[in-house]
Amino acid sequence: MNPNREGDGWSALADGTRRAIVSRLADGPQAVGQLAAGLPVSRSAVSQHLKVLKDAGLVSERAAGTRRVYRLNPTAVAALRDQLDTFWQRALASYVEVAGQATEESP
Amino acid sequence: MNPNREGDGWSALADGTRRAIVSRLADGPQAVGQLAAGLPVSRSAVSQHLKVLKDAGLVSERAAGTRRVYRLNPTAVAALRDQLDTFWQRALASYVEVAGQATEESP
DNA sequence: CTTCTCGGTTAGGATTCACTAACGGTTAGC
DNA sequence: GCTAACCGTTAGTGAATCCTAACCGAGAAG
Repeated sequence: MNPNREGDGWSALADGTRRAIVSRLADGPQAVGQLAAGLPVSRSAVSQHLKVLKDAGLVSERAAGTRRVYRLNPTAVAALRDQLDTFWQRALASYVEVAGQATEESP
Repeated sequence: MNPNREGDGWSALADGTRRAIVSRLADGPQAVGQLAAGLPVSRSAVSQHLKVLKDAGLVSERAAGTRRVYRLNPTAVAALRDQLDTFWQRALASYVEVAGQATEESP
């Protein structure tokens, strides 16, 4: 068991193949065969990557007959984006703090 | 050279220790000893992580006497954030496309 | 000059990860 | 009932990764 609950999203996006899957799913829902046909890996690899992404909450699965359609979860993507945005804003704030040492702050 | 030029940032953020380093650097520049003192890993590990982050362009290093101060690079963080934002917007666009197919629409 | 602290580098081990290959289960169509 | 297509799962291998421990170089203080 890998208790990387918060880090799941980041480690899921660490792999290039998974980012490619996410990029394709961002354009619209697709099945496993569709994704594997456009990627240089086998179906098993795509299925495992989708499992990782689903476990991270980045994609959701829906059964459509005999094939399963996966679609991207915008909320999870937005959560990671917000976390990155927080880092960015804090970094800017620290820069302002350093800059404020030279001159006074302006309204 | 690492052929994962764009993916460097993502794989750099995949590790929890590196994210902790990034989080601390977001609050202000720090030296290696400072970071290692607040983290449950040794100085060597912190130095290696900083090398990975520097190679990914996420942090920049500046010599201050005998100790080196690392600081976060907001531009690289913003680049990753924008990429995530692109995924988010595309996913929303595909949702709108699917929603347009249905006749029901609720506020 | 000597000593002390700080930082980077290397070697080594243990863990984790990504991929292929083979199998079983489920649904659509004859 | 039977065939065909599609999908998920389980070994198993090879590579990448993260960590500690030990060594060495560079400045500051005495």
